[in-house]
Amino acid sequence: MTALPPGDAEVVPPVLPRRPTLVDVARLARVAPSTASRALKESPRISATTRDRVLAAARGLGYQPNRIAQSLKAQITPFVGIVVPDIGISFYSRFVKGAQDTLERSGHQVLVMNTEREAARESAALRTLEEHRVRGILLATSSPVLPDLRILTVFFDSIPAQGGVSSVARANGAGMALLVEHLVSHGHRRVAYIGGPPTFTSGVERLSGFRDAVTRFELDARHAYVEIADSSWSAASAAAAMERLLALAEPPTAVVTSGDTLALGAMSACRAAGLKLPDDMALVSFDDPVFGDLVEPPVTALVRDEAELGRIAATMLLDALAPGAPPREPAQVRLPVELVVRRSCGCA
Amino acid sequence: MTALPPGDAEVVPPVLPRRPTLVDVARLARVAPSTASRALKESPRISATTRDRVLAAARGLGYQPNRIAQSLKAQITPFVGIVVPDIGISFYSRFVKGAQDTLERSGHQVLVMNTEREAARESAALRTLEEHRVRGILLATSSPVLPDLRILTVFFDSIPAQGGVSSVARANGAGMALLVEHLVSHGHRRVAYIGGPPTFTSGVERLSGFRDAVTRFELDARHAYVEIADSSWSAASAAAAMERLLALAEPPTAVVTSGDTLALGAMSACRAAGLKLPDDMALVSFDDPVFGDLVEPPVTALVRDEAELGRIAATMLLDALAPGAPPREPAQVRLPVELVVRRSCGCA
DNA sequence: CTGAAAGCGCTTACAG
DNA sequence: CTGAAAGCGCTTACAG
Repeated sequence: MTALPPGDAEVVPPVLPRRPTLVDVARLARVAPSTASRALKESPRISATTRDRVLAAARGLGYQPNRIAQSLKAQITPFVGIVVPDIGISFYSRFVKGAQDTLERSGHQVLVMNTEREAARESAALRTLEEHRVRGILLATSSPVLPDLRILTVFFDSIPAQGGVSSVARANGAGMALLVEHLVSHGHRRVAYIGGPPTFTSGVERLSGFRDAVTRFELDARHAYVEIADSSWSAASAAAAMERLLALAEPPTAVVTSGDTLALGAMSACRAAGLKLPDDMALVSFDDPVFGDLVEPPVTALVRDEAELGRIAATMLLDALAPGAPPREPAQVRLPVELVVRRSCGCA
Repeated sequence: MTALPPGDAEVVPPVLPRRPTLVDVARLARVAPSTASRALKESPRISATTRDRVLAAARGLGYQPNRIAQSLKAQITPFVGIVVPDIGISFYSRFVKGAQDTLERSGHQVLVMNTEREAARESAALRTLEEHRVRGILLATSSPVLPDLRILTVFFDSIPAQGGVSSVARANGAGMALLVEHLVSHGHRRVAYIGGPPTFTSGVERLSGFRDAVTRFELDARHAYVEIADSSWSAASAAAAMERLLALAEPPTAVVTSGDTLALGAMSACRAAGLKLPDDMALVSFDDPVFGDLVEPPVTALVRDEAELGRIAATMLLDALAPGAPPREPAQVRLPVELVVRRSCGCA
């Protein structure tokens, strides 16, 4: 690029070869655009010769249909929005993968939005998705209020307390019961809990699930055995919580964490304190760390099923979207949980 | 829903209240659609009273502009495609997060596509993105051939050998040199390598970077010290590789892995063999496992920078897309690497 | 079997 | 400051 002298402003616009349109194809094939359109969709009422001519013309021009124009005309887009707090967290990215897989098979395109757990960003994301006329939304909400839903939405993982909407989540209460029960089977009576704050579904339900289990199994129910981590469920906050538990006059002999990061944080605090897991402290976790089988000791936890959660949420959406589907009541689906026993609990 | 007797086919179509359009707003505000359009974009040449009337009408109807129609009219979409082998892998999901953050700030929407490392799915994904008229693409290719690029594309992580395209990746060779050098500083001479197959950029460059370092530091260069994992870089294949290394008459005293999953797999194989890390076997990894600081021993590795990689790739794309941007040569960016020293290498 | 026309929801040069 | 008209790239009822 040499600079041109001023005044000699012969700006050569970059010659972007305009993309061929259906009209270009029709012209080349010497048919009407409507005929070209039909030929490309293999409509049965087009003669073989015409079809071949159109196809050849399209191929020759490198024609690619404009999905935006098709969407406008058809009054329907192929878009489905997925709104998550943080796509960088493996729980959400795996959910997205599962949902996307199902969605793409039915010809949909996924628009992902990150909210960073901010209600304001969430509602902005929802608005953007609406403006793009998405057919439906899969939403892990971080907002205290139910969004004004003009678009079919399936909530997942984090479900509005108001209810009355379609949702899918894991069986948090049952999962906690399973975890505590397993610890009890190892003989533990002083079981502590390190969990995320009871702000959204998983924080709320896992905490109450833990409390219910403590009551049911008649475990030591002192308040000091319940530790709440920070709002991002950080490993560091779990480590700090573990340290507080260890400083207790009568520390627990086992701990259950409500999330994978919390488990890792708690384990590292135990190691730092010179404790051996599971002998000095048993640990089980609701969420299985990504490589929970490869850490030392391997973590006893509930089996990971984010992709399945994603597939179910996507399927619920697609079912409701299906043409001719009877309008149905919102469904609340709970995915059953299953324990994967490894060694952090004390099992060999 | 009770079934209607046949013949009495009074199908009541679900009364979806049609979304209000600009024409509805204009009608309610008693102006022309063109005026309504200008008022909504706060065009300066609209009287305050008219503007207020239009705004009030829009609010009253709950009007939301149709971005699809806007895109068609403007001949430009807000979409940018990101194509990754597997959004469920944290390297990619964090890249997406970084890129998306940058992209959304400039008003773009991200369309993510998964390829599962299949060339056929990759080219299908690329075609879909083209049909949606994305403005640009961020691509981690799994294809042996350079795709026919009619859309501005920035390659990342996995770069076509042919070159001549814009790309951003980490400095694989320099990273390997750093890793091996650190092991050498601990006195190791028998250093093994467990890496992904040399099929794409990171596999190729890390392997050759390792070999170069072995030569430079005059380490034991026997072939048996180079182990290639499977194509998905699975932890299991790394564990198997580690077992083979341990079965050698003269096993290595240290190992460098080219990926986080490989590090975890190798570590678990060492533990299974009763070896203590780092005393019996030192280990360093190119990719830092997600909670590399929380595993035992904490892993010495290169610092994670996927989000930064994503931000850079997005910025390169946006710069090239900027109106009035001079057409520029494709740029090949390499992100410098940095070592995070923890304990798996033998450091206290 | 094929074509002319209308229209999806917008925006924007062109008039006034 | 406001409006009528054209047009983005398609599809589809309506004619023939």
